[in-house]
Amino acid sequence: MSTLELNPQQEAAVNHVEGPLLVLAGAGSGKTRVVTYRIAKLLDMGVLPSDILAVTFTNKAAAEMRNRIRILKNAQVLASTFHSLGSRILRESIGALGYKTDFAIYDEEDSEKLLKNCLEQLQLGGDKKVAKEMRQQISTAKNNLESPDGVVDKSLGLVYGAYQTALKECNALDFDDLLYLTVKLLQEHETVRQEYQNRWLFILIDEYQDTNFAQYSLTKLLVEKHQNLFAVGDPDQSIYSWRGARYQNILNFERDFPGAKTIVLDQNYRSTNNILQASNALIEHNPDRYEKKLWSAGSEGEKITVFIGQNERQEAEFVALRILKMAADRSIPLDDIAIFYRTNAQSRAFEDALLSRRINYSIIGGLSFYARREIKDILSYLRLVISNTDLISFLRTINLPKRGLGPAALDKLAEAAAQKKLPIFTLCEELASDPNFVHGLKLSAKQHSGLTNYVRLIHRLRDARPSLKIHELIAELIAESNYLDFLKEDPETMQDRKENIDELMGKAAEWEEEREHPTLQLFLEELTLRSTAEEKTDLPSIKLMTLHNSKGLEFSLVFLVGLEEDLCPHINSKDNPESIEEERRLCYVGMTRARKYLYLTASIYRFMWGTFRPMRPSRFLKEIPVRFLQNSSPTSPMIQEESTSDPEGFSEGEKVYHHQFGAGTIQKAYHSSFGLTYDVYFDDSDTTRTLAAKFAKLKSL
DNA sequence: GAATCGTCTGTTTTT
DNA sequence: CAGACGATTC
Repeated sequence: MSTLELNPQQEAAVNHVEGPLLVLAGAGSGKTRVVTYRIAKLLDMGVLPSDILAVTFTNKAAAEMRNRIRILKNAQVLASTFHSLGSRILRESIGALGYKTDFAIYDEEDSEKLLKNCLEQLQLGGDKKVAKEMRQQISTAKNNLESPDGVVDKSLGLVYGAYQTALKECNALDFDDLLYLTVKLLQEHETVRQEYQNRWLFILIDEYQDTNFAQYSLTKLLVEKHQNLFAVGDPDQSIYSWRGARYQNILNFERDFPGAKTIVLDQNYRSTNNILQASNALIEHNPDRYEKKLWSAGSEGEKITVFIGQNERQEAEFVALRILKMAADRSIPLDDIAIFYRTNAQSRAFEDALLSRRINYSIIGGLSFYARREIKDILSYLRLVISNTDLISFLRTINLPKRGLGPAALDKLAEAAAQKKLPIFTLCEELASDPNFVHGLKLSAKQHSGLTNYVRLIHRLRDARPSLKIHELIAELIAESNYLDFLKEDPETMQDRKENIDELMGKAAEWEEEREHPTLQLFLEELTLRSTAEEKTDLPSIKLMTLHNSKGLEFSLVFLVGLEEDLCPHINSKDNPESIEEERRLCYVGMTRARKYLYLTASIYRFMWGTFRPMRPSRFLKEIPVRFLQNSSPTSPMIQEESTSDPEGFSEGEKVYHHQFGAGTIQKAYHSSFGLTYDVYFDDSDTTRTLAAKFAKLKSL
């Protein structure tokens, strides 16, 4: 490997071997390359791949890192998220905490249901809002490593304690347990701690600014013996404080790890100087910053385009038209274009605009495939195949399709289960073979046969499991359970849901092929922990995502949309100056993803909560000096300037040709905020489209 | 126990 | 405006 292509700071980082090192890596400063080369360097020196642990922020980033090392050095290095790492450790060693190693992992939805259940048991009512709030508080407590006894609010502690007990009875862990229990395990069990301290000699943590207290503590525990910690991060890109992240961890690094060295990477290789300096100017509005000014030897580039539309529809139209224009004029591949927004709900207007112009797009994140109802139903069935104790999966599947076992019957069963001190599914097994197993429990004939069928179904699947592939097991499950009967209840969505299930089977088959030791348990775990951002798309497509999901990515052309007060910065951040600073960092992260072209857009009215709300441009727009900006809004003279190159106008009834939509007829010619605009009827698609003359490039036929 | 209809309530961000 | 939730009826 040649280090010629590295600058002196990068080289120093790559060549660092022993002791703690903090790399303050600004946006676009070649962080990925440094991390990869440094691992390669360790391997060159004879460090074994199994001695190295790399922790990344997402599973996707972890997969990429593994891939790079495999290609570069043909070596298998362990790279995972903190949560996956926790799961790995706990699967091996959680026995010391009195749990079983085949625990299920509950996502937020599952956890909330269980918590709601606990609240009902404690006679605290089953209000969903309360459950949601409580779950958040318990999550915060766990991320701060507070036990049920340790929390200040005693009534919270009571619920928290009950919830932990319930989880244990279900043989399940929630997301936060993967960190909380791992730390607890290592803190309380000397031999286990030593084992893991000895396992990895070199530990690398990416996105260190977004570690919370539990993750920080886990890091400290793991590196305690060898002190070979290589942490990479950028306090200006800390955007997860609401998840307990403390960017102060990065500022305290030298205190926490005595003898630590710090290297600053401040040369940016990604963006044009216009984009970079505008981003610098924005982030400088944050007080108390660790001073770091990114610079670039690159060209000035084009100015950042600002567009302020009348409403979100117009904003989206502008973006769609501009994408077509830029893709055509500058031959930018669709994969190299992205739209970032603050909230998932904003994607809709852009989807509509892109859809109507036949621009391929994919949404990264958002409603995950695995969060869909039908997928979770199937996965719950599979979890029950593994475990008798998984209450949440039982409750989810027992009446799918209808088996006559509604809430009232389930209450009775739950009560009987508590009385007999049996997991509810075990109780059902007993009842299936002996209807009089519980004294005084009366089920109707229909209910009893429904319950018996359900138990038999699970047993059949358990028997079949060893001889079947996962996708075959799913097929079996669908067939035997008559799950499709349930889908038929909603004919509107049935086709979609069926296709999703087919896709799940496809993914299962694919996953099983790729894996050396595929197990059902591992399959379920990976699906639960998988970040929503791991979609594989075959066709080139524009990427739509939240600002949070944009972290770590880069695109030639970026649209940062919805830059309005109360949206970005979000209204919920207003009461707290620190939250506003985080919103500013979020905006900064978005801007610095752009290589060549950056668009900042907003709209004057936005349809929210059922009505049009007037919006004000974001303060962040005003914090960027105008010398980096050019205005493309309808009211600006800029638009006329662009319009001068318009082709001669067409008149109504004239035949025209569009490179994408084909032959069409002008229905109407008029002036809109985009200048000369046509409504054109296209024969091919039998639709009328509104096109701006200056973008659409219509030819006469 | 299930289906249907109205009412209400709400939108940050995610491993 | 949606989607979730609860009350009412079958």
